Amino acid sequence: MARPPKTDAKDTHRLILDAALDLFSQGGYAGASMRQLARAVGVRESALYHHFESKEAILRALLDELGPGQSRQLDAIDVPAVVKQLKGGKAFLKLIGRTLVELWATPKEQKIARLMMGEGPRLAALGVIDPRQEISLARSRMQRVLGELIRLEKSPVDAADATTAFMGPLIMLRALHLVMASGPPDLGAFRRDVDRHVDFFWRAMSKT
Amino acid sequence: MARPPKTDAKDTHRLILDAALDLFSQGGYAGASMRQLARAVGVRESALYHHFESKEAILRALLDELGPGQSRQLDAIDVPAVVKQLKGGKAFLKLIGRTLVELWATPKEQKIARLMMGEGPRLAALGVIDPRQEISLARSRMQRVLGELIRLEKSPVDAADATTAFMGPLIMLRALHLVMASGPPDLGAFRRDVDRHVDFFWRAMSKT
DNA sequence: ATTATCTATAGATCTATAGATAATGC
DNA sequence: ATTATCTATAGATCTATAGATAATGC
Repeated sequence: MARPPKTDAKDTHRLILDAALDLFSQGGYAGASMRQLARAVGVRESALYHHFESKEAILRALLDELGPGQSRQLDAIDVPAVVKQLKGGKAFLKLIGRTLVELWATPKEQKIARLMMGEGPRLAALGVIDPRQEISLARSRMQRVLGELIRLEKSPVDAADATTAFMGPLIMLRALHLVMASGPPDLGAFRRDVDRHVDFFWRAMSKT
Repeated sequence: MARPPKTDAKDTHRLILDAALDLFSQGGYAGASMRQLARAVGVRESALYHHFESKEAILRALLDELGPGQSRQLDAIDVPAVVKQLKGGKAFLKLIGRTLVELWATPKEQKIARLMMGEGPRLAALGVIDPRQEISLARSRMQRVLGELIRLEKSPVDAADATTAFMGPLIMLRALHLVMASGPPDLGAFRRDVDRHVDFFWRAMSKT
């Protein structure tokens, strides 16, 4: 035993973080033990401490890696170009809705969402990721996109209000279909709800 | 020592449940210990077991007591009467929004929301309260109210879609201002955001 | 020499129980 | 007799460390 030969080598560091995301998102940070984690990885507890200083260090590394979230991708959107290409602001919003659904539905994002929701207020104390700040960042990025859309459409609505009205239902539907769901998520129902939400939202947006 | 004289008697059962809501909402169920709980109540651990069979029994009793939530109050609303009294559907929705803010802002409701959000998917397994079912109940109650309003206003929108559009931002704002907040909540900002949300929502509702 | 594992264990903490003790209510 | 507490403790589990061992890379 002791150190395994190269052929059996696995990236234990990686495996620890993956298993930690699994366990922490299921049972919560306090609810998961180093023992369970070692078991899931397939090593002894002491081997975990070779890779990380402590249980908290594993959570920190995990959150650090999950990083600033995917809302960054919104910055890359050239709103006028895409709206023109899709021939309309409504189609543009539908695309955004659908894109978010696919992104959120990945197993990893589901686990991240559960962890963030579950540990929520406690995470800020760690100083790695502040969920409030994450939300506020995602919000202002979406507001930039909607602001440009509003300008293009010559809509009279306020960008901040539109952001609340657009994001709120999306987040609620995400929680309903992905975070709270027990079995495998019903993506068809999720997509349908998101589409209907965009239709409704567009009524308020487009009204002169 | 042993049993305290009547004059010092406190309702330990009550104190345990109150302290449990405190601790569970702060550190999560797994993160809170019977030792902390006993300490908070001011008795020995063994005294806790006189009142409850186990740690889980305390959580069960707590959830049982929190019961079906406050969404039940929506059933009592006579929509046509209140709309008539307030002279308009928009004022009616503003009142609903404001009422929810005051209700959600109570310390107890804040703790309940944190607990529900934090333990979220794990609670269903206990079989006392299923958060998904709670949400779905609250949803259909709100849908009844909005459906009646839609009929009164002769709005062409679908009641289910309107419910998503109305509740989504409210829940998001609640999470932002009350659940995630660290210090004391800024109720003024919360109310302002809710008012603006109702204004925006009304655009979509009232458009013919 | 360094890296990654193991065995073994320390020491803290946790849930829960046994049995003693004193107040209460009949 | 019943109820509500206490002291004391069992036994499980948890985080973390010490020290041995074997593979790797120089």
